Amino acid sequence: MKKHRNRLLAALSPADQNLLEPQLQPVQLEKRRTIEAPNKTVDYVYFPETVIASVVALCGREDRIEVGLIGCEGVSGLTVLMGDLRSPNSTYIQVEGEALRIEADALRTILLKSNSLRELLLRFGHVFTTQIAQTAVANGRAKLEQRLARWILMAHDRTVADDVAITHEFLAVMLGVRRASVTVALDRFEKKGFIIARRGRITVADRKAIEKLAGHFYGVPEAEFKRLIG
Amino acid sequence: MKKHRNRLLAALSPADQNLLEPQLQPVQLEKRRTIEAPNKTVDYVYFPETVIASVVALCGREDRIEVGLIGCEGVSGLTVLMGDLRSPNSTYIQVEGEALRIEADALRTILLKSNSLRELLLRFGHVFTTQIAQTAVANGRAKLEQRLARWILMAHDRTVADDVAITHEFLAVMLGVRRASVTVALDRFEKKGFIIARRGRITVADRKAIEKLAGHFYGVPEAEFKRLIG
DNA sequence: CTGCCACCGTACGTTTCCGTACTGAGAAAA
DNA sequence: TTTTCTCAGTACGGAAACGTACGGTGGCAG
Repeated sequence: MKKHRNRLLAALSPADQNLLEPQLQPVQLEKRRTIEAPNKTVDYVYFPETVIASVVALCGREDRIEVGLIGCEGVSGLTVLMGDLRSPNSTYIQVEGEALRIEADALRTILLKSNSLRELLLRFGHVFTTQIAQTAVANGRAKLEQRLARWILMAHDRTVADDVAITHEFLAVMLGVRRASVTVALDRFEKKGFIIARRGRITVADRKAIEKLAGHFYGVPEAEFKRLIG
Repeated sequence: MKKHRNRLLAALSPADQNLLEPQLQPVQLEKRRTIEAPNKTVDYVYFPETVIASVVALCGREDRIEVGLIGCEGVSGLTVLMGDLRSPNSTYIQVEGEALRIEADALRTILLKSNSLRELLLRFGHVFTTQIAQTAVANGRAKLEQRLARWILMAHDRTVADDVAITHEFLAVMLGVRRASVTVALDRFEKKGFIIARRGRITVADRKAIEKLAGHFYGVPEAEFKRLIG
């Protein structure tokens, strides 16, 4: 019985850990790898340890926008839990690192045996749905700087150091805005001392200030997580 | 055994219908009634027949925006299914009419007895999450006219006639934009013959044209519904 | 060490939508 | 009828973000 870096795995009862662990494979996931493609069967469900994955919805052909972020607090492939093996969204690796994975079929088998595991994962499903809803809120009502602040905070929550390895270009795709807008906003953040920006990397310097800027656009799903999973 | 107007109830097996029906109460719901308040316990779960309910996320104090729409195709209170009795969102009646409701606790008891019912509701949960994700997409990338078209189509799907009883003011709150912007956009729709607008009422006149305008911002959750529930 | 390429900084005219506010019109109440 | 209230139409200046584009820079590959 090992102490898991993934917070869902760490929250499991010993019995559930015994059910899951024989099936978990450690994997290294490189940047930009797609772990779920739109409308394709989900083969594996991933429990991130140090990776951060983006759940991305398509709009039209090559037009994408992020709807959610999953790191060490969660799990990918929730659709498996909801009784289906595919979803219209895609999921891919935003920040590389390690994860544990399990075959989707194996997980479904285990879910039939353990109510407590299913309930834990459903509670995370609720948290994640809340996150998506708050993304809708932020996209509809927040200014770019607030959305950017929200993203940085969510990424920061899911990293060990204060560093997030990401380019402006990628961030722009995630937020559905111009690359140049991201550059300008990050510059302003840096001048205010919120972050230190280096090529392909953002270091959080003043988290409190970023939280203040994000205001109520950050924190709702995080509070739900704390309440329901701990 | 009656033929239900709610599509989820209509899709139930006879056994599940027998479990549920004794607990279902018909209710009339008036406009603007709140059936779920943020962070309050959900008392009843509603299966709309002719009502349309909005799921609304808060941003700050009195700043709201719609993240999803539930009508005769669905059910409110999905959070009950996810193992919790409250959620940060609120749900209220957008278009008045009839619904069937069941006490949340009674539903939870029944869910323990019927896997098939739980699976059906979870599949709807997946569809609804998809709808929220597409709301995030639309809020992030679509122009106001496209978002408005999307809303009209979704409301139209959930009404019997071609009429939707809604004011510009309400629509503006739902979409998180100015009331005046809605007026201007609806005017343009009317001049193009897409709709007929009367005081507090929109009548769909040329659905195809509205679909064309909404483009890929409409249809993703609807396709999931068809695929998973039918 | 040099060339290349991904990444970042900046600029400018344009579009979309906002904030605010005033006016008129339909419906319901007095 | 007259009043009152909600709802809809219109206007104007301004902010935010867009599309596009060009030049600079850090860092890796040859």
